[in-house]
Amino acid sequence: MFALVDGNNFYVSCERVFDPRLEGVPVGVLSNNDGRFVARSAELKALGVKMGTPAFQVRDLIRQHRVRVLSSNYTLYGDMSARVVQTLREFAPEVDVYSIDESFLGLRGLEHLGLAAYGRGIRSAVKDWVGIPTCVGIGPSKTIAKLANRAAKQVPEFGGVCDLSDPVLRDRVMQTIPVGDVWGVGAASARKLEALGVLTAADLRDVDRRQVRQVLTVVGQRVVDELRGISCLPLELVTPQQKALAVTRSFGRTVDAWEPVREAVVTYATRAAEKLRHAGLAASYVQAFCHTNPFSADPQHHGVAHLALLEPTSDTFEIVGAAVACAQRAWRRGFRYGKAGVILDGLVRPERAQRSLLGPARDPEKSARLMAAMDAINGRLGRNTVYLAGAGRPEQREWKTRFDRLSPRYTTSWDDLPVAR
DNA sequence: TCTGGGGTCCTAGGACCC
DNA sequence: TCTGGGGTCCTAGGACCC
Repeated sequence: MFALVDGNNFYVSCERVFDPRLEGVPVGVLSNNDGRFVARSAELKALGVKMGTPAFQVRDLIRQHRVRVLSSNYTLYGDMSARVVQTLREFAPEVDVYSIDESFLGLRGLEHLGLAAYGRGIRSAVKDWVGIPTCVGIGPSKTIAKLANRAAKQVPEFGGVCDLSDPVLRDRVMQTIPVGDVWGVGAASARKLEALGVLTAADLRDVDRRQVRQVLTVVGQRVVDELRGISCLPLELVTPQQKALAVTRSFGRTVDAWEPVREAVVTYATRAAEKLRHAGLAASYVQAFCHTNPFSADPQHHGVAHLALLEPTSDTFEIVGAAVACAQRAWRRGFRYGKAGVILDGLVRPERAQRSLLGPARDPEKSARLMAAMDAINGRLGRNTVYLAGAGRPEQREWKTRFDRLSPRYTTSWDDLPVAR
């Protein structure tokens, strides 16, 4: 048996823990660049604001209903997420952290406690200890636990915990869930299934396995098995080694010159190299892209280029050099670019990296010492204390992403510590 | 004026081998 | 006129997730 514990309106709930004035009123959290709504309180959902709605499209509604709108405060959400996980580990020996606001728990050997009661215990502990409201779904496969969680969120009678280990209740719930809401069935698959008359989760469970394999490949077949209660997706108790890493961002406004694009790519590549070292990994390939704004009427261009590094590395200078070389090939005169990104691929543990006959591009000893010094300085004194000149001066970066309504980093910065009176 | 970011997995098709 | 069969490896692109 699996349980899925999922934070309700997670980002909004994090904000509410530290600002109780946000309780009971419509609250929304925006994506990067203050673009779209990525989290909505129940009150905001009730006003009809959908997930992913661009903020500017509902400006009047926001003003009319005094919606509290916030930029994403990822530092805060990441820290709150870690606290939730820590609490869950007190309750279950097996915790599979699936996303920032969701964890699967293995319930083997805990059945004698009564699974629904167990779920209610977890729920109230997370609320009491961390301050985050959650819902708990229970089922014999991850996919069914997901369905149960959805039911727990949508049907008030469940009181936030839905146990679908009973096949009769499970069938009843499955008949009410549209096929597109099943985990693993996206828009494209939903369209194909609906054309075949498969409309609900129950329909999908009962569909012929070979037929679904033809239409949706093995991925769809796995979903069907999971819906039948055959667990195909095991708990991932150790995080598998990361394979790729990206830093991509929309600009605060579009730019047509090369220099700002280069500055952005240097900045993103620098950040990517930091993340890489933090994970203790080295990258084999570097990729950079720049895109025009797809929503504008301007001429469109999506430029991309990649480069294989001589040897896997986590050296900022090497990665920045490769990223700029890529960006130079991707960028074209005469376009207004709105977004750029750097992607590192082929991540390996440095000690297992394939070496080159031509030797490393930089002295590994010196590089390691220099990178450690840079990381230490920026770690202690702030992110932009030392940076590459090619990134431009932070206060003069015209392309900088917008975060106009950022809340304080209540839990991770001394300067932002809440004051109690 | 204004529209997110960071990941994984699967498949098809090309390049290559004997 | 007529040109094989059986593999592996890699990558781009699509689909999906939160």
